[in-house]
Amino acid sequence: MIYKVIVDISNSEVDRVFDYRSNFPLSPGDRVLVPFGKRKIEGYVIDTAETPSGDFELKNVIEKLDDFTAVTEEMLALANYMKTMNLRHVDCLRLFMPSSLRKGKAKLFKRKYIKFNFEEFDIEKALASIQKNATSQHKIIERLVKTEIEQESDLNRMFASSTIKTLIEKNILIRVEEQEYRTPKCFDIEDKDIKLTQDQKDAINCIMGPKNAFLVHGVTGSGKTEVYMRVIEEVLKKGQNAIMLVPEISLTPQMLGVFRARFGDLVSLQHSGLTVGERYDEWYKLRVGFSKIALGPRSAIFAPLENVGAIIIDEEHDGSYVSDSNPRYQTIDIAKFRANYNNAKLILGSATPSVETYYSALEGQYEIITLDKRINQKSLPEIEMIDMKREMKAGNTSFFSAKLLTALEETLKEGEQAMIFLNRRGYSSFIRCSECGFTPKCPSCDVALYHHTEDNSLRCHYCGNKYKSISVCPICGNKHLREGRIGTQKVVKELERIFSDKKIIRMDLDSTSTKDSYVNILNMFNNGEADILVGTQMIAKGHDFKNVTLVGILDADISIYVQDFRANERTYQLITQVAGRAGRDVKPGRVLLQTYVPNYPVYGFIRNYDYESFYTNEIRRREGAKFPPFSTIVRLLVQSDDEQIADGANTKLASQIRKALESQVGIIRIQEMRAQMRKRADMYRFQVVVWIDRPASTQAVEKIYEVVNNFNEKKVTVFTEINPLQMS
DNA sequence: AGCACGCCGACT
DNA sequence: GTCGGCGTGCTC
Repeated sequence: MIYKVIVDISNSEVDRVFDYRSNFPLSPGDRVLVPFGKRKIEGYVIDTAETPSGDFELKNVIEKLDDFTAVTEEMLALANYMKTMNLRHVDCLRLFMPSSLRKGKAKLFKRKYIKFNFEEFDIEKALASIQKNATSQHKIIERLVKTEIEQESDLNRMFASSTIKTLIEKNILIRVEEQEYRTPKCFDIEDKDIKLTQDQKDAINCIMGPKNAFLVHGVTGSGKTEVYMRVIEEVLKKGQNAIMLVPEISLTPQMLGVFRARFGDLVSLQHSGLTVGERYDEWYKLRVGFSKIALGPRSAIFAPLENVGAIIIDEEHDGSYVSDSNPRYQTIDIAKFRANYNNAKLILGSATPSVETYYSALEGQYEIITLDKRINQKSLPEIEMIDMKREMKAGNTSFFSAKLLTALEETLKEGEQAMIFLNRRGYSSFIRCSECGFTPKCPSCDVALYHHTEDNSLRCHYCGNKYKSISVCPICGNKHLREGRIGTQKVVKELERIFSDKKIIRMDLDSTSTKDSYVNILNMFNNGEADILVGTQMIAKGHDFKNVTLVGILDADISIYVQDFRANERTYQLITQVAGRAGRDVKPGRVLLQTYVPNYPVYGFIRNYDYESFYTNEIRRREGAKFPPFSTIVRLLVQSDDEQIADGANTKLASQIRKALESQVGIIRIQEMRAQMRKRADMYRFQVVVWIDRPASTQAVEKIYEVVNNFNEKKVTVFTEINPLQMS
């Protein structure tokens, strides 16, 4: 028997199959230790064969590394699928297990106990067999005869370990080990017996029906989570397992608490805050079938479960589902593969689905389930637009409109809290007229142009076209064009000046260097230790602050001007989400949105909480400009620590792509250029961007992958991204 | 990725 | 003379 092994070295030179023989039987998915050159390397058996694939002298596998098969058949197939997307085979396999399994470092935790050997001794016999003056030995025996068994660590605190050792040697005491799972702590939450609304019942029935893929479009507070949990219950009843994905940031202890309360030990959770040991155990519990539900952020899609009955992706539109580091993958692709492989239910949920998902749903890929009523009958907070152009004309040049200041005052006077949201997404420079809000856009791409200060030019990062910068607004003639930026610190300072007796805290990337500080700030605010919370996107998601009745949104327009075809969508999602923070409890909430373009259509849709109209408008725009989903944008990021090499490789790759796509119809354009972020982590970055008409996408993308997979330049790495969320 | 082999400069 | 620099080549 020949074993096909992938060695655990992340390098494209050795990212291929090596043949081995073995003196003992092995199965695909086993981790093994193999001789490799002069070294011993860990590897993965991915397949078996009768005959070797070439004329080599075959070596023998040294040993099998675990007493279980680490990678299931399904995951081997998944790795096979993923590696066609320009990913290394090992890098895929590594995603499927905790890193501590590899180094052989983490082991299952065995708690050590000491018990009295009742089988061979009773208390008299035991006392008789020790020396009379050995008083501590005497005490231990008397104690353990009563308690029968105790943790060794507890005994060690009371007695010298040498005393215990002596008694063990005399066989009066025995050491026993018991395997124990290191379970991450989470809030104790009582499971409420929730009465389902008719909408929820219908949703569950629909999901458990004959169809397999669903988009649950439900407003905030419509009870999506309860629907998910009921579906999982149904799946478990059938003897199947489930995967539940949530955005990174929503992995609050509360969320876990809810699941723990309902499903107890059956939930295994995975997130970045776990210790190495906990992570290992949570994985192991799933692998051996002790736990049946994997709950976690995007990486949980690789949960080692077999017989998966449902895969749920909550807040489907969330950006954290796209991996931005190596290896890059789109969670939804993996989810589709696994759902397909297991014939499982695939459920996407969101209050603001991504336009691409909604389009696929309308095409018939997903059954749309709408939950448009909140379970507690409460209405969504009212959103008011504030025209900042008018404020400016009236002589108010501060961050805050008069109306927002008044509202803040009223809110604080009532003893309620407020949140001030600063939109800082895509904080790269664009130019905006301070009078009319005009921003120069690319004539051929319909996205805002990026302002390059070094040569004072305007550039489009989709097509690479370059234009001369302007100093006067072509619409209103205003000479005050600015790269408007507001910083959290400035806002806090200003608020502290105005409301000097109030406590104001901020939350942004700078103030939350550690995980704890993030939780601390939220807790502080939740406990009422601060009156106003100022923050960026971080404060937008999922937090349930009961006493917040006012949300102010400063400079909402920034997303609109970001050079990205998804800007409208982001704005819709973000503002809807932020607005949802107001009035979550008994007191009604209110949202004030400051803008220079109050008539911007997207704002109208947001105000009315009218997703369908937003979608209809947006999809029409995308169709006109041939943006996804009407096209596919492939970005090939070429990196090297040598600028010349990176540039050269990029040009070479572009020409190879052009050649491969020569006879391909539906290519809108192929462009090579420097990446917006020219250098990152000492790597120079260039990119080839291919824009393909939708009907040709599948075929063209395959051809591109083929070129990239065969593109081996020394000191150069290429990342492939399909419809990337951002191209920085 | 590592560890070899291999061909040119300054040292006891 | 040789110790050692790191260029390139191979690993079933």
